[in-house]
Amino acid sequence: MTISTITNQLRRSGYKLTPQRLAIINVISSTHDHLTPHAIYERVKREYPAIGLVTVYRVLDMLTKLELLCRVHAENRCRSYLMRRPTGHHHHIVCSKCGKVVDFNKCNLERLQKIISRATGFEIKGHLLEFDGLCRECSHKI
Amino acid sequence: MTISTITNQLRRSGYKLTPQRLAIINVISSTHDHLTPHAIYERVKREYPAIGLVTVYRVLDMLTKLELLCRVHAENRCRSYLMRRPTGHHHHIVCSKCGKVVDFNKCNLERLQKIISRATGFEIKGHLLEFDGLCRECSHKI
DNA sequence: ATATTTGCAAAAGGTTTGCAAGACG
DNA sequence: CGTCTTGCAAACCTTTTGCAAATAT
Repeated sequence: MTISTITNQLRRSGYKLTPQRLAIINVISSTHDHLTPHAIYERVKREYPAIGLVTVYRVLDMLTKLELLCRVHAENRCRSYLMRRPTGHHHHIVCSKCGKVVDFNKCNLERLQKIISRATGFEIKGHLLEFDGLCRECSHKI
Repeated sequence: MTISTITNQLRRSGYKLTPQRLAIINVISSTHDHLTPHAIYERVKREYPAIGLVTVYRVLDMLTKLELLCRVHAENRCRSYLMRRPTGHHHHIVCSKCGKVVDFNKCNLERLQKIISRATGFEIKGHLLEFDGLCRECSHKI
């Protein structure tokens, strides 16, 4: 997901491309860690010091509506965001030390889902799956 | 997990058994829906009108430390609680209409975990898995 | 030119903390 | 009794809203 893909999508959806929005998108795109709104705000300030925290929230809402963001649930940080990298169904594996996130898509939960559905009588609509642990770098520098 | 199991555990851990605590435990035990702190507060008030919301928060912290509670992540309600029913490793399937939760424990994620670990280099420590959908009752009364 | 967007200030929620009064054991 | 617990008030933190000024198209 390149910056221009994102900005094109903005324009196509009728949003204006302001320097604030660009700065926020830059920050979120530049890393694959999950960031809280406040962390995004802090990083954007380096590049665009006049930014308001409110604008960050508004841009996050906008990008969420456009389905360009993912949310990560790990470790009580349920509102932390990540630029969506693969477009389809996928999951995250999150480093609990540095926050880095890697995506994967082959979850093979269909079989389990069928078993659970049959056992519980639920009509299953979706699932939430995340792994957490230490990334290669963090697990080596103990 | 019966009430007396819980209260015994409280005493064993040196906590006092106050009527407020009992009322809160009663409310959480009486349902297997996931409840927010405020929802718990509202329900406890019916039985014990003088209860303070602060006390609810404190008892939730206490029960969490004793590992008697589970948290549910579904639908942006990341701080909503549930009395822990099975003692070991388990997961939840949550009804998105009525909030009812059913537990299951056979997740069989070991194989997937190994594959993901090999592919990403992560040392995987745990996982978060939840299903959501409609329970039998809610899926019938559409 | 005009509708959108921004940033401030303030409101609104949710959660935590300090403290004096009250209650369990 | 002494210590733990409660509830109030207030602090705190996060998120949302109202509004006038600024701006992208």
